[in-house]
Amino acid sequence: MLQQTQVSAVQAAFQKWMQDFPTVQALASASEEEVLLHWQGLGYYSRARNIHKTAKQIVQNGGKFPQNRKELKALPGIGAYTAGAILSLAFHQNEAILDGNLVRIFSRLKEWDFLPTKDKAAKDAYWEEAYNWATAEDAFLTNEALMELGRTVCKKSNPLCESCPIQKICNAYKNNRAAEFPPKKQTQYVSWIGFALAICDGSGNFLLQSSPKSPFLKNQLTFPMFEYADAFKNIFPGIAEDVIPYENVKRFAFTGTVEHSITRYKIQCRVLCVEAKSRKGLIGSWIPKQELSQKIISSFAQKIIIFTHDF
DNA sequence: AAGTCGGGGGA
DNA sequence: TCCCCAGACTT
Repeated sequence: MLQQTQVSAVQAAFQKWMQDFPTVQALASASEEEVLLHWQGLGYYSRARNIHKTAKQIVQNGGKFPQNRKELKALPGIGAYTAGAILSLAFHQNEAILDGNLVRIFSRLKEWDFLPTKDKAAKDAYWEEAYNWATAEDAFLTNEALMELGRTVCKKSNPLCESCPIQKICNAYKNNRAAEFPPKKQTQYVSWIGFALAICDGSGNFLLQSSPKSPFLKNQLTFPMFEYADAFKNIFPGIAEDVIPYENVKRFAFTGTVEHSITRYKIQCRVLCVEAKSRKGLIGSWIPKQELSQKIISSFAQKIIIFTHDF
């Protein structure tokens, strides 16, 4: 859960997760739907599918976790950081970790104006530094301490250098340049204008699809969505006929606009509510309105529910 | 090596 | 509005 997600955002979901899946066996025997429901609103939903797969594999192999980096990294969703975290924090092995906190600390300590994602040499430099810090017998404590230092003192902005316990070995502090490190990522944001189709059958059920077409929320049960530059014209968009032919439309109405951002997409999504004359020929799952909030995982699609209207 | 994937909060 | 968070995986 903590991969690219702050502790505060995870806490509530983590409590419920551990309560309902107290063992790897409990997780392995849960349905994917139940697992995803526990991940509701956390984002990066492939993490949920991956940890579920990993739990099944571990149970398959007798319920024992691998105790080396190579076998851990072979499991779905476990990469360099998580493998190190399991070996170090759980099994107290002399192993390195490298997360965003440590990257920020090392960048400032060394005045490295590059990120480990730059190239192989950069990645190697950061991991070598991480291993230097993980040589002591109590490496798990050092690793925990570094992450905590990064979170509370060596912060992204307004770092508390004056109370930093390792200021003496920090080049950025010495040169008063902490604010210059690490370098920014600068992502290019893209605007996405379109609409979501909330099709009802006249009996309070809405059509959800697992649409692999949209650029986001792939393979998730959600409202059919289309990128459409003219979404703010109040006419029935022709492309909606990919899902429902116009001759099957009893009535329609634009009921609202949802704004949301998913990774680099800045989304403006109008909600187009449609009452179908017949369910015939419509592909997907018909879900009663009051069950939508439990069937839909993403926060974006949750916002759309507010504007659903069954005429 | 670059792109993709969520959502929320701090500044 | 921009940036980043206890990253991993695919292209």
